[in-house]
Amino acid sequence: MMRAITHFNYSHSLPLMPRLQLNARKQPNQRRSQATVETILAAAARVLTKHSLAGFNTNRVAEVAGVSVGSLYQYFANKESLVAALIDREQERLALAVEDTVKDCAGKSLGDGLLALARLAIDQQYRNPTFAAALDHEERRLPIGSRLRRHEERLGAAVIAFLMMHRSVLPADRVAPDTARDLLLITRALVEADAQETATPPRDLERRLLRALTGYLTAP
Amino acid sequence: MMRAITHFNYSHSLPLMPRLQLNARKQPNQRRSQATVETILAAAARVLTKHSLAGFNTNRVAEVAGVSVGSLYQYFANKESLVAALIDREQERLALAVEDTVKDCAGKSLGDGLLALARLAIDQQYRNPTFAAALDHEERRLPIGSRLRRHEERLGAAVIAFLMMHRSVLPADRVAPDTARDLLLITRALVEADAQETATPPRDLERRLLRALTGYLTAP
Amino acid sequence: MMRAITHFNYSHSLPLMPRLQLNARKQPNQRRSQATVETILAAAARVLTKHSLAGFNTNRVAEVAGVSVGSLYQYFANKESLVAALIDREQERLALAVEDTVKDCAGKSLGDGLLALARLAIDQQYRNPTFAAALDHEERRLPIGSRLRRHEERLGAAVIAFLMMHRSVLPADRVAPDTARDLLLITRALVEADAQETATPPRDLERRLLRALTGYLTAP
Amino acid sequence: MMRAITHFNYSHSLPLMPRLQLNARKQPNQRRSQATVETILAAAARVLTKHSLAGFNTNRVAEVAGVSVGSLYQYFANKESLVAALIDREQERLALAVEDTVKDCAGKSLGDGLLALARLAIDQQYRNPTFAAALDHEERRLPIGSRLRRHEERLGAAVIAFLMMHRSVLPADRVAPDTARDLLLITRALVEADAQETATPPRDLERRLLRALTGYLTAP
DNA sequence: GATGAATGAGAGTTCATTCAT
DNA sequence: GATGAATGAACTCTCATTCAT
Repeated sequence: MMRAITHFNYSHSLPLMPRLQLNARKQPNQRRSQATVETILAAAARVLTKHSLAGFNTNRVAEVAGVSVGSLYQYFANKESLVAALIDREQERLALAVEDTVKDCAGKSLGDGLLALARLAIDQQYRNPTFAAALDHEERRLPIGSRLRRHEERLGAAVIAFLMMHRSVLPADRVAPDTARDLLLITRALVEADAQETATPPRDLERRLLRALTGYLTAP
Repeated sequence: MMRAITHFNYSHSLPLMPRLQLNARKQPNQRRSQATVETILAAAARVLTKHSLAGFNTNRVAEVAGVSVGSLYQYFANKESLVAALIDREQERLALAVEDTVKDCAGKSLGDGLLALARLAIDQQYRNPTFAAALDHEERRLPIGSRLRRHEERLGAAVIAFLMMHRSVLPADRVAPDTARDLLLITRALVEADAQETATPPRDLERRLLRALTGYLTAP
Repeated sequence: MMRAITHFNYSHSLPLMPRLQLNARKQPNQRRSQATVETILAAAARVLTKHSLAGFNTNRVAEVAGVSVGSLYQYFANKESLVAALIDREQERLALAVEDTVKDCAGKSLGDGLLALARLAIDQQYRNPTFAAALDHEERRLPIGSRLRRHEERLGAAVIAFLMMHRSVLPADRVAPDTARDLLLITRALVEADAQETATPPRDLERRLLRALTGYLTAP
Repeated sequence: MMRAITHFNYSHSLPLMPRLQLNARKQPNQRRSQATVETILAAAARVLTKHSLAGFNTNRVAEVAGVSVGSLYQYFANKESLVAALIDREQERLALAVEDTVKDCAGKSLGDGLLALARLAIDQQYRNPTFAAALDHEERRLPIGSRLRRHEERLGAAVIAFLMMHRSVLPADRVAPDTARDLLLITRALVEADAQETATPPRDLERRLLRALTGYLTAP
């Protein structure tokens, strides 16, 4: 339904990264620290957008942020943490957007609701395809932290809330976490694939996506 | 419908890789060369499986293959070429498997056919999840070569052939390349996500996947 | 007239080096950086002297400098940059020496002036023949940067100033940039050739060089 | 006076090449071998012209020659030998051309003779600047072999013969090997410098070169 | 807390040369 | 004699991370 739809957990991956610490090194309590973290994250997003994953490195991020590498490492234990934080932040934005959309769906039909969610997803992915793709990439690669998990659950919860609204027209077994997850996965797959190929959403993407979602929800 | 489902083309990506040469550097005419290439590819697969992408480097592959790096570079212009060849090979295997399955489907019902294909996909992905995931990863990242394209078209064609078999029970607009592509994308998304999480396929994966495929095909 | 006589420009050369960045990567602002750069350049000179071009590699230079390769690359974008900086530095030294000598020539006769310059040239080249030859070598190979150009112009200008001093005894067309350039080229050719053969300047080098310079300046 | 003017000896160079064998590995007595050697040398020349020194490697030469690397090494002990042979061959051509020109000079004035030689030199260098420059480069770098030495002596002898023709109008000390050598060095320096800068000889090159040669010969 | 110079393991790639066939 | 597959030392360059100032 949106850019950064993720799996709910992918535990057994990455043999080469034994004990990553994906959490920010310290909670920046103070105003100034908070601002620095923001600056760094913004810079990271810019670098990812402009240079893609291949050109993404901590020195560059620090430089773009106008901060020393040392400072970067003050707030992020390592590169992965930085990426994780970036993903976390995007997930946050995404979860909010989905929750908003779901709220707006109250009273609408199932089809109209799905349409709104489909549009949101397309919108998110196409707003900044390089960035979105890069994050998706990393998301799949990273061991997932608790913060991230919480966002995904929020995302899943929002979708379930949406499904609840229409439980009268849905098969009973469809109002479930797994359904929410599948819908998110399908959405991401279709939207991402198109976004890799064309700079603007093809006209029929919306229709095809809707078909996939509706189909999944209504199939026997 | 299985592991290496790919987009049919993704042209405008990857600003940082101008004109990769993804083809083998020289065709190994002789018996010995042929064997070396095989050895290298096998080693590459093993390394990818064991160390995942992060631990995949040409020196290691050569070492595991029991050949010198020089030999590796005799046959593969660069690291990317090697990965591309690996993908190519998997695509080939996959396309064959799908074509076979589709042939076997003659006479079966739509549901039975989809079930067979779903099982094939699950099978392929779970046979070697790390390897499959890594290749999918790279596939998305690499500029697509003509060889690869051909395999994807073959895959798409096989699916269309399957759809043709059941055109009487499908909406007319469903027998189309885009449909084939969407089915492949959905399949890959659902199977890959589960394969990231569990070592053996969860019991309901088959059902959910079938639901997604049937839903997409039968939705209005 | 001295070691590093160079062409004033050689634009259309070197098909294989598209757009080298020959400038230092970052200006070392701080005291420590400045020292490191100095250390590296000194080490580069030593390596060039001791091992000649064939044994000149960045790892060796870093090792001799007692710094890490990383540090070298912090200040020099690539190997060529390092060499370029070395040349630049020698050119600077040379230009200063020539300018000084020319100043001292005020009041002297043309012959005495040429003698002084000839001696300077011989001196410079024989002070460290391997080093000087290697730099000349590279100078011819490298695409010329603006810094280098400026030094060469300075060198040319100094020679022209010298010619001006004696314009009353010279053909009018001889006080020109091309003359300066030719004198420098001739000087370099004769001195370098001898320096390749003998460890100390042969007794007649001075006379032959003087003959060539005087001849060029006075020929009809 | 022409492209490949060389120093008569440069013994004490190149610390890193202890015991080069610069001679062809075996004298190709047979017709076929002789042809192979020619083919290889021709290929070497082509490669040098097309790819310049940076792209010059034995594998490429063999490939261009349509011969296996193994065969190349049958006739040339190592890469340096190949280059040496190439230089040797050019020297041979050059010596012949100079000898011819000198013969034609019988009866002409000193000025006319020098003009003829200057034109020959310019011609040779500009016929194929990349190739000529690359060879000059290597010539300076290589320890000189006896074959090469002989050509240079021939070259020197031809020039001396020329000087002898005009001994009546020259200072007595000018008819000497050193003079011949200096003339050759000066010629090479001026012509090569211009050839690095412009694709066709500048109009005044001839005049400047003549001035340098005449000046050297007539200066007191 | 911040800085940014320094580190160095490690990755990709080349190419002269050998030697089994 | 010829072939060309194989070798591997050598080299350039990157970048996550540390730590003295």
